[in-house]
Amino acid sequence: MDAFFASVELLRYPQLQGLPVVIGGGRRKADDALLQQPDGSGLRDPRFIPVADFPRLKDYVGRGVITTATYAARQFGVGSAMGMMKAARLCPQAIVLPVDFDEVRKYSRLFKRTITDIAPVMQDRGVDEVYIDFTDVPGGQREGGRVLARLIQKGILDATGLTCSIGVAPNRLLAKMASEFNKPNGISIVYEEDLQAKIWPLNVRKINGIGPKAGEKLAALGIQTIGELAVQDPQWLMGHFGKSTGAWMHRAAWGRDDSPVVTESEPVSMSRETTFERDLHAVRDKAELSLIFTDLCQRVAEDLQRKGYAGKTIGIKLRYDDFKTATRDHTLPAPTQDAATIRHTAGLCLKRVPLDKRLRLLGVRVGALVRPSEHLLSGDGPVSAATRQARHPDPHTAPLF
DNA sequence: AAGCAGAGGTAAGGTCTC
DNA sequence: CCAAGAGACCTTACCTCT
Repeated sequence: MDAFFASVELLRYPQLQGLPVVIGGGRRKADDALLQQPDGSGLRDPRFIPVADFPRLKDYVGRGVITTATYAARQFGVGSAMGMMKAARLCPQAIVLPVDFDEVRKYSRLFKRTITDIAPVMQDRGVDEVYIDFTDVPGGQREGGRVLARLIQKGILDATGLTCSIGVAPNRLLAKMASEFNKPNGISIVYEEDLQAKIWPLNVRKINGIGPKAGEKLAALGIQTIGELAVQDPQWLMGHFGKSTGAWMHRAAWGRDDSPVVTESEPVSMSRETTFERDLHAVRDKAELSLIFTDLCQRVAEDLQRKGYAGKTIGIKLRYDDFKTATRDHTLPAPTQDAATIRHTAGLCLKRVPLDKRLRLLGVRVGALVRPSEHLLSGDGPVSAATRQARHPDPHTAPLF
């Protein structure tokens, strides 16, 4: 989907069409003030709120990053994952809106259902992206897939008012690269024979799976393009990147990928993490940290219960003020989805980590998930005394913090 | 009795993606 | 000076069991 989070907001506020808009800002809830009548009498129709009333990036204070930028904002060099403060320097006049997850999820479900109605073999790749295997869809081969791609684009536009970009190719690896060629609202077909002409000139970073680190390392080895990667000796690549990654890199450079489009999968872990408004000290801000910690455990437990999972590996994640990260985990004898059990186990993990530096982030994770039979859970059942304590912790007895 | 290989689990850190 | 949140997967190390 093209600039998905921003495009969803533009549906609500069409007067922002064509303007630089960024979505982001971390924990801030939807800005209801925008919807209030200036005189306090009821709500305004979002479609007619004057552009001048929208909050600007230059007025933003906080630690968030940009989630999505409209194409107009991208002209200024603003993009995903950029710090808000940096973005504000590049484009101070950009309008900034918080993420409305419920709305995003609604449109995510809508566009995915539109696709599966046409082509049922679809793999989720997050909220705004999917893989589709339309090998066996009637008409899927016409014009190399262009006809079906157009049909899907039209269907999504009719159902949601949103545009997307589609890449069609013999496998997922090439289709993903193809989808970048004609953004936004484009279609690109890449055939096997196009490898040298269309793929090899690209930077290695365009391969899905080669990120900043591998990109840097390849550059240091004198390899910039996918073509240059393709002519390397696989053994040599394996020497530098490990057996599996090296072999994969070589295959990817040759456009080879036989991974299937997987329509169903089970989650492996669930987590909650939060970056604080300001860096907190384990001793001085103990009470505040303890509340946050307990809340994270509570929220993970709710997520598990709501989705029907339990896990036996409980983990924590800390990020210090110098941005270094530490994780600790502990595996229980039996899976749990109980907030107090998670809180207690995570508390034990916390004792194994240095707490001399200030913290900027704290996270709680539950892994090794299973779909539990109701009666096999440890610490499950009616709300226990321990659960009640996790929900309303006594700061004097809560372990650590 | 000692040593070793392989499997499988746990733990810690890192990389990558949307 | 700036750097979110959630999740998957990989590597390495270490341990236990067979």
